[in-house]
Amino acid sequence: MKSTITDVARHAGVSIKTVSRVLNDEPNVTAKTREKVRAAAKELQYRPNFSARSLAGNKSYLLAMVYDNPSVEYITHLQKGATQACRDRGYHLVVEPVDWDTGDLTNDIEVLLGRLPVDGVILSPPICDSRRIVSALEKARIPMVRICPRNSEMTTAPSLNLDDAAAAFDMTTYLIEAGHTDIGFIRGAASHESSHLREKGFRRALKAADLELDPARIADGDYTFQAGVDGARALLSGRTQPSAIVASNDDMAAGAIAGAGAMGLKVPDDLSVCGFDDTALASMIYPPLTTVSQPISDTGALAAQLLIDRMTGKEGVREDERLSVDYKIVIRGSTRAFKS
Amino acid sequence: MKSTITDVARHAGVSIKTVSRVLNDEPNVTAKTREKVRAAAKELQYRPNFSARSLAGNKSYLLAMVYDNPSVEYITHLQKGATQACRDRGYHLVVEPVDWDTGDLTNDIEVLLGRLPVDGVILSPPICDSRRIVSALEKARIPMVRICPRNSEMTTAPSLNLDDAAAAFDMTTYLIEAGHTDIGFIRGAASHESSHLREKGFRRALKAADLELDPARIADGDYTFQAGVDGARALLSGRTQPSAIVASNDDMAAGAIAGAGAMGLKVPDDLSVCGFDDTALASMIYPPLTTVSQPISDTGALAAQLLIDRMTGKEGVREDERLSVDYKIVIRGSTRAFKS
DNA sequence: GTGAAAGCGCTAACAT
DNA sequence: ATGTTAGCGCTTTCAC
Repeated sequence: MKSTITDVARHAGVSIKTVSRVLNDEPNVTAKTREKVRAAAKELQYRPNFSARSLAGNKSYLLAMVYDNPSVEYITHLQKGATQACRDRGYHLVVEPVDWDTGDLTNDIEVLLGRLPVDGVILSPPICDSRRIVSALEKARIPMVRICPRNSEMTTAPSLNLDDAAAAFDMTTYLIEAGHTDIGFIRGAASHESSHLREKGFRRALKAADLELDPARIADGDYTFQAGVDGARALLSGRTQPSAIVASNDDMAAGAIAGAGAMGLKVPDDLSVCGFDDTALASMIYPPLTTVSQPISDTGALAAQLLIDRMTGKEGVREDERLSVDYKIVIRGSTRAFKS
Repeated sequence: MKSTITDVARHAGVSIKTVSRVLNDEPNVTAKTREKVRAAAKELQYRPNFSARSLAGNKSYLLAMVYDNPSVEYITHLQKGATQACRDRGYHLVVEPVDWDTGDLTNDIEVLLGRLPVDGVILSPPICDSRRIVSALEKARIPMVRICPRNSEMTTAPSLNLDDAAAAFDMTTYLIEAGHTDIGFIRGAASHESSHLREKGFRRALKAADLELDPARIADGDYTFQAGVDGARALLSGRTQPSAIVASNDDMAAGAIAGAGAMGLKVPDDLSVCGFDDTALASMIYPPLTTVSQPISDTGALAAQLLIDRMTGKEGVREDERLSVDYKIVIRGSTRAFKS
């Protein structure tokens, strides 16, 4: 039979309030009483009832992760990290996929706020930049943490910032230092803020090296493999060809390699290609991708931790806290020094 | 201010019990009263309190999906389908990644059962075959649905069966009909039941076609890209070479293609390679993979639906219900007819 | 430092 | 067909 707080109290010879105090690490209990209660709880295999706690304390011990699948890997790793951090603190993670580009966001928000009383919400890109969702959450006074590109104007909640522009800058600079002077770029989806930032970083690197940018060296894309194929084709079918291509993510880089291959160009001998995100795919194609790597799982864990700390009023978490997420350039076989 | 059931009752001029009836679609309310209550609820923007419902009704409206990341894509799609099905029925999905191969399962079970009162659990492969977890859930009387290979001996809960053996059989038969007579096979991880079934299907197809199987044509693997590289190397470095390789999943097929490429063999001209699962990767490498495709998202949705139906005592869901999940062979560029 | 009592918002059982 | 009354198991006052 499931034991309740009353059972524990009786067993320990104290009141239920004292049991509650011990369980929640509240002050005003002598060490001896504390021990007695702990022992009783253990012996009875006592498990606090989640719902009762939630109802009485007006907390749910539930965090939601709202996302729109920019990449299955990204999401999975984020989840893994967040789940772990939640577990360590007695919380649980509820997943809420939404349809950012096409879908009925209103309905999603409705579901999120209406039905389930989550204590906090983790917003991942590109959802982090949804004014609608952010305001809805603010209005409902639900704490959130945003995992978002660095430049995001919104400062309404603590955020973890990925410096997309700096990473793209570094990646491009690496190519320039390897001797490439004519470099193409394939854009990500316009609905993702990261796309614009990556492009910005790319442009900035060229400028910093005093390299002209021919507008024809920029191809549109949407983060899909096919966009990479098409992008490469567009970039390589002009009168002159770039010697390197920076794709805004790994899927497109893989597409670019395939597209170049179809045109008879070998990577990296005839063309260097680099990606972004260091997904599993990056190491699963030939040649393996030079790309930008981020500690995604750690980011998820940090987000959950930050959120919980903030909700529980732990000091040191400011409303406009902004933490940077590391990145590093991983050099593999898809790029090489330029030689004419 | 948040309105409660009492507010709605007062507003509609009825008792809270009647409101409760309407909200839960229970009988014994006239259409007129029903309307009145609905209108009042809407006007007050009433949202039933999750915790209160859970506490009073001894239900949590929470489902857990327990998994150990066999493939990020698989999991994500499963989640997507399950979440959708949950949403339609007022449930939510909590994710519980566990460590099947290496980790402390006991702790995971503890967390699962002890802390969070989920109403039901969806077990995905390979967790579905964990005796420990299944018995723990049974003992705790938590309903579950298992997504598992067809032959699983356990019949303790409704299950969705993927017929791995039949799929491998069909895939192999396709190669045989294309003229291949010397076919290699790369195994999946031994801890996954699916590995053995896929191998069984492969063997059966050869036998059905009266083809001998040289034991040297079977290579060990563990579902990783690297295992595919190594497997191909092992299979191709003998005195004679197979003209086709069946890899137990797409990652290994991709590895096999890379491995063969490193040995100077072109796919599909010199060697046909096929995979399993039809992950995104399958269409992102060159040549794109011939593989086995399954409706993963639908499977997730069906699992959640089945579980909820069963919990709510809907008729037609038997304890030992077993539903088959479709599959189909998708032929792409990595395989071709044999020519000597 | 400890306890008694009063709910949290809902559902269940039993009236009516 | 509808209402009344008890709880569900906990946290939160507020008293001691």
